[in-house]
Amino acid sequence: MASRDSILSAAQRQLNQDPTASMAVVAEAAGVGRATLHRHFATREALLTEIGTRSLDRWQSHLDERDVAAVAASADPGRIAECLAALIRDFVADADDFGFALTDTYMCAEPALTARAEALFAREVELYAAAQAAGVLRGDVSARWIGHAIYGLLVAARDAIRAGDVARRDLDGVVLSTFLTGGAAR
Amino acid sequence: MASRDSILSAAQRQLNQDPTASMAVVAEAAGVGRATLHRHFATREALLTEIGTRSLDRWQSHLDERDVAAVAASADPGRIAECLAALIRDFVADADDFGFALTDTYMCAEPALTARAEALFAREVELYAAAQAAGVLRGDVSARWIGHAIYGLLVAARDAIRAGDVARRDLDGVVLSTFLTGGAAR
DNA sequence: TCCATGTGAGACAGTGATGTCTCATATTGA
DNA sequence: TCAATATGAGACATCACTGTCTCACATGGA
Repeated sequence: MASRDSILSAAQRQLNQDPTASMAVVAEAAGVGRATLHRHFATREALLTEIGTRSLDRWQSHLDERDVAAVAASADPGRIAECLAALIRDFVADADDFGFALTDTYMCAEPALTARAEALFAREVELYAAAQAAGVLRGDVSARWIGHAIYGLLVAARDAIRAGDVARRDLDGVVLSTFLTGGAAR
Repeated sequence: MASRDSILSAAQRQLNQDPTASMAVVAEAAGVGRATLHRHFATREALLTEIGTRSLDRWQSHLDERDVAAVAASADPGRIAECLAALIRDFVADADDFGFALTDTYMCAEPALTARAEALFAREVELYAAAQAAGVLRGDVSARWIGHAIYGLLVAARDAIRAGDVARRDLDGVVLSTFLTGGAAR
């Protein structure tokens, strides 16, 4: 008997690969009947919302565990830099599993999800702003741009993995150093 | 009378905003009857393919105009650096108009389009490799990663514009400097 | 004026996905 | 063993979209 959670994981994996997959395809991917899938998730919207919520939960747990607000308040360059790096590593590790949540149309249209995503983004940006104030990150661009740039590099990380252009074990290092020091030769 | 090209532009705009828009919605957005839309583009697939082709044409024209292969062959650091910057500026200028082609499911599934996209990507990567060899870009990451990173920053640029977080006139400078020197304070 | 071409509105059937339902079967625990 | 629960297979109506077609109308040129 497939648990609700294992179905959810399989659905996420399938929809990650093909965001337009029908409920029938998702059910098959989860090794479960279509009726059973509907028993757990009444509608396709409900399923997508749940996957989106799950991704946001994960995102939030990273921010919580790294204690982002406290680190930002500390104004300690060392702590901030360390937290920043750790956070990016966390994100990179999730980038391909939660990848489609990054760009899926539905996720970006459901108000409840986008509102929460914006709130999490704002928490993250606070850290970036603190990092700028502490001299860890450059101050000549907006903190929100920093956030977008990191997000973009996560998309890049996902694509690079999918294309087999970067080994998984190198990925977080590559993303981190690209973000911090850029692509120019030193 | 709406020209075929103006319909195509309107369709691109609409699908950029909502990639799942139906033919009826696209027709309305183009200020044209659904029948007329079908007269110009027999199927929805044909329409999407045409938009994708158009985007690839644009991409290719940038590579052609900047004479990427010749610049790469020149091995001249100055020329390469200049070409690189110009190219990124070109891409940034297109990022929001051609944005959905970057991430749309269909575009990424149609073999003819992906094959051509891969070929263009390879041309681009040749320039990055030459830039690495000439000491313009760092050599400790793969040239293809450079390509993905730039692509990711274009997604970031699109999102930043959509969110209103960066002024359009600042955008190319911000993207370029973020790519070259990263986000860390100097 | 008359004709030709292009257009919009709408009807139409076909298709695929959705969500609901039933029923036979398997699994689980008492 | 027996009962309760969960499942898979499948039938079913519904719905939205697609692609095709027809017809009335307008616009523009001969």
